[in-house]
Amino acid sequence: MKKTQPEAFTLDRIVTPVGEVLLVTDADGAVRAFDFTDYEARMMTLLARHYGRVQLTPGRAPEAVRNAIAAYFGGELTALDGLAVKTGGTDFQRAVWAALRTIPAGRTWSYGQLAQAIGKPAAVRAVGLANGANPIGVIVPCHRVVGANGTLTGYAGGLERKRWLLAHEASQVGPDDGTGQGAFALD
Amino acid sequence: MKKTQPEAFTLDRIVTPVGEVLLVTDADGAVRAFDFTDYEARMMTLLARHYGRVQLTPGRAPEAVRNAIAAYFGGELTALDGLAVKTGGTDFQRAVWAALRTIPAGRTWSYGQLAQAIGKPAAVRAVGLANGANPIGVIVPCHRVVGANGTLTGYAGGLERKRWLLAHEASQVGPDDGTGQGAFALD
DNA sequence: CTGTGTCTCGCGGTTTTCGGACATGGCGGC
DNA sequence: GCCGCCATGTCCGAAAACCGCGAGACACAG
Repeated sequence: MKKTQPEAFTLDRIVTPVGEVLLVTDADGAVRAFDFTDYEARMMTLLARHYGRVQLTPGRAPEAVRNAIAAYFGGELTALDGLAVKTGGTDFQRAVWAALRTIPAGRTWSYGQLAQAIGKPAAVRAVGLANGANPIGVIVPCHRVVGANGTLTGYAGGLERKRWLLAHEASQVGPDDGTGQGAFALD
Repeated sequence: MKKTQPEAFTLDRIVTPVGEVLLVTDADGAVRAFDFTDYEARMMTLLARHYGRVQLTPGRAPEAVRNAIAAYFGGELTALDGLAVKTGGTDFQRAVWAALRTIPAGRTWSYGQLAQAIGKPAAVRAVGLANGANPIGVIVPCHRVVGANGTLTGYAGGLERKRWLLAHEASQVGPDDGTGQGAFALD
């Protein structure tokens, strides 16, 4: 329907401790999507929604990106912070996703805190929605948002992975900083 | 939402016996839109629909195009036949618009005939819609389609102009070829 | 009386669905 | 003849459904 020529992206596959992931980058090296291989269909849907038709050519993502991801999973938790990301989505969604990147590794926020951070304290549930529509998992750390009572509530890649990621980050940072923030239920 | 850079077109204005027209051409010289100045808003809407954001820079269309249009209004009715046109729209719409160009000047088809020509004899009404959504008036001769009983029924540029165009074409071709095709009510 | 569990309800953005309008014409009934 | 009905593709606006929530109400056990 839209006649604009499809955007051309590169599709890479990387093995991580939580399974193989799909990594989509553009010509500038910015990350456009990041998701687990077993949720490929979901990623395609999101890409189509944001960019219309996309043309994915299998290939290698820039080394800088690959290295950062490897470093993160190796324990260098801040390695992802410098990566450039680019997304479609509505203003609201982009605000949510931008706020996500300000949550430091090892910490967690509640959906309510996140809603407050973007200036819409009542849009708690909508924040959950936007969180679930995040096209760039892990790098945009939607897994660092948990229920107000500490339960994990949900994760597009499966709760098992959310649990793993949080444990991975907590173990490198230390068990607790005394503020109560960052606590979450491990089982 | 759409990230693709806007397409750049040239916007020319030409005076004709039926009023000033807007002529949009692309870098290849293909016509992208053609409409009467007093329906500028409609043209913009269609362009936006088909191409997302467009960037129109006032300027002169290729001489070949300008000359063909002048020749047509001067009485050389086939002058427009060779012009290259390019449109967006759905498959159905493009099929309709392509069929329109096969109607010779001086003839008229009914909406039913047109529907039959594209292989969807039942989509009579939809053909009317597609006709009304034609972004390239005159050159893609949507004015050569009339009701089954010869009434003009409608025209995006105003029935007055449809009447004028048909009279203009009929007068050059001859009053009637005896087939009954091409008849239409002049008042 | 405190803590914990379940239940209900309101919240708000996004997506999906639905219905209506329209540049018609052929058919069946009166 | 005149009237009413319906098929057909597309866009648009309205409405509803969907949820990765959270606060408050209540029941119950220690």
